[in-house]
Amino acid sequence: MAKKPVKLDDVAREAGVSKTTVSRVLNQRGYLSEETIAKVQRAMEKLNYRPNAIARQLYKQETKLVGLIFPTIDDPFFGQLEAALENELYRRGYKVLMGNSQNNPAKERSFLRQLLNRQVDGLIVGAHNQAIGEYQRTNLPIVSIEQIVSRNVPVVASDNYNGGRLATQRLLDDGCQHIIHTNYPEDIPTPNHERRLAYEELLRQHGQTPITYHISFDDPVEKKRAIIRQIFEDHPEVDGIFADNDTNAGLIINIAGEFKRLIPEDLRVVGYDGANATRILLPQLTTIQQPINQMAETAVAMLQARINGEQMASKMLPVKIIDGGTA
Amino acid sequence: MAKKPVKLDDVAREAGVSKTTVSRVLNQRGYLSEETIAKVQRAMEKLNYRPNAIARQLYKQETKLVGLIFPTIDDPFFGQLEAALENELYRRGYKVLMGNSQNNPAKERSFLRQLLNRQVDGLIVGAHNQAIGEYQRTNLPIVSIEQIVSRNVPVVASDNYNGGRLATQRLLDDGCQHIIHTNYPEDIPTPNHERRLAYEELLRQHGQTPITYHISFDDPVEKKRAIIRQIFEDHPEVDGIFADNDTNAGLIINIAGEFKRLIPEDLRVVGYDGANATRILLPQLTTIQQPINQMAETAVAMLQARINGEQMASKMLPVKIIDGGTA
DNA sequence: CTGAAAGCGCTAACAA
DNA sequence: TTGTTAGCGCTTTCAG
Repeated sequence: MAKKPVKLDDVAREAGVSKTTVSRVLNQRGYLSEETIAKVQRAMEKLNYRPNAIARQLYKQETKLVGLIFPTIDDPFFGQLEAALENELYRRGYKVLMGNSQNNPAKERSFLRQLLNRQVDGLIVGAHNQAIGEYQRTNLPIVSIEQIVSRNVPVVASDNYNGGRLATQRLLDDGCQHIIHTNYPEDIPTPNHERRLAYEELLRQHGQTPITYHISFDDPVEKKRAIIRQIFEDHPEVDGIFADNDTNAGLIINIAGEFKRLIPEDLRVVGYDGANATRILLPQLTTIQQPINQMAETAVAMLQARINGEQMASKMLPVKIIDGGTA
Repeated sequence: MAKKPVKLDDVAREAGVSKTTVSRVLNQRGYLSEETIAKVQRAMEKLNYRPNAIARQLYKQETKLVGLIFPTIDDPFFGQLEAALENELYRRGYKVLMGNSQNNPAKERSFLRQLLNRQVDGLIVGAHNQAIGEYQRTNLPIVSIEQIVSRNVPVVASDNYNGGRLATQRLLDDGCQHIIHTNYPEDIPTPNHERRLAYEELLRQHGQTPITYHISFDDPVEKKRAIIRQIFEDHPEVDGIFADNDTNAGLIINIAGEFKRLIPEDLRVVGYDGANATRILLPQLTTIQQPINQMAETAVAMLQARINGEQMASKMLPVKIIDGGTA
């Protein structure tokens, strides 16, 4: 049967020393004779000893784990972001507990509640669910990405307003007369709305009427397609679309084909995000690129500082336009 | 300053009962009077008590954590797979510790070593690094996906051989005379090679000479592009390509454009994986679809069984061809 | 129905 | 240079 795992005590007995000594060898702390070290190491090898991380965590009151709460990982933007976060956290000695909230406040809450039970040393969140009171009532170090969570949680965001400006300006420069925008429903509190605000302002300055179609990130893809088809049906005159993310831009490009629109001749499209995976599959897409890796690094650095007890201010990072052929 | 977190003892004192009683209320175990329960609950509320998960884990000797070790999460296939795994594990009460091995055996080993220290109740792996001895020497429950890890680790795989057959047959049916294949270098032990074997057999049966170009999953994208350009330079006669994954298929389609090849007229392309994200951005791609979600469910069910002490045999799941316009 | 006490495996004062 | 001992916060026999 599963024989009991070897513990520090067993090693001590095998080596003929005390637990303290073994612990010291393990952590390379304090003064020890070469001889003792060798003896203990031999015993550890012989018994194939593996220290119990949980016991250490209990004593130290830290787990070297960071929780990541995002809507999903199955998406070019979030995939790249979480990969970069994991990488950066690993460099600093942290491992990652991943929680996908999906479109499910109950899941997010339950997940969060468990992590708050001293399972993690900190949290990086970018989920879209609202009014999860738990975020406010904890003093666990938290940093959020592109998401407003609570007054005391610093945010790492890209310059959404300027991104919206760059995208809209490009379409205007291209001579588009009927520019439409897609974005989240307005009741979801995300900095994405800055993109829409920039679009609206610029359009008004040019005497055009802003029109935004709302597509939720969590909508099933068929629903997204339906909303996009609606754009072409409601507004056959549309000659430019600024999509709030590249997945939607991809859908738009494909549905434009259904409606026999040539891109960029009949319709110009600008996307948003510029994640690696999208750029591989859709290199022709003109898009606003977020500095995803840099956002990850910044968020991790800020979290580390918060874990060390420092206060941190929110930070905004610049975006840039990537020239493809669609606008 | 950070005041000490409330512990069970504090609740007990506040409620005027023993720790045992509080623990019982917490776990809803044993007989308790309504009155005591209410009293304890009031005390927990008042003190905003959060049980310490680590202490419980130490006692119970289980963490309800499962480690996921894959090359990366920033990829349509692995993104969808890990999202599905997380979802399925969460349903069963497990949380996910994510480790991206990247192209880095040292990272994989260090990660693995830490997880083996009783940090997780089990492991699901699909990383490509070889000969990590740690996998053999542990009796932690492990299941692998599309990857041969060790004799005693059951594998969940899709029917790679049949996938290779379906793809190649499609190109042959299309009348292709010069079919080329891309796949991993042969020294990486992955079931992907079954796809190549099927391709080679079928091609020989039809009197064609199989030619495989090797592209590592972990190659930087510019290197992948270079290898694909090489295909067109070495073999201008190529009229069909069977790519071993959709990302490569996407690259091929774009590079075909550089070489002025029309798809499907001049060149037919079949991809592999059929992940959601790819199908959104590249719906026109004909590809072999793996049952990603089902693979995740199967792997989790098998892991659960192994955690419960059962032995498990490897399992193979069927694939199907998705008709796009590229072949 | 409730409590006292032992112990999960490790670390670190403090003593020697 | 090493050992004794208490304790991290929780659960659970066992006794009342």
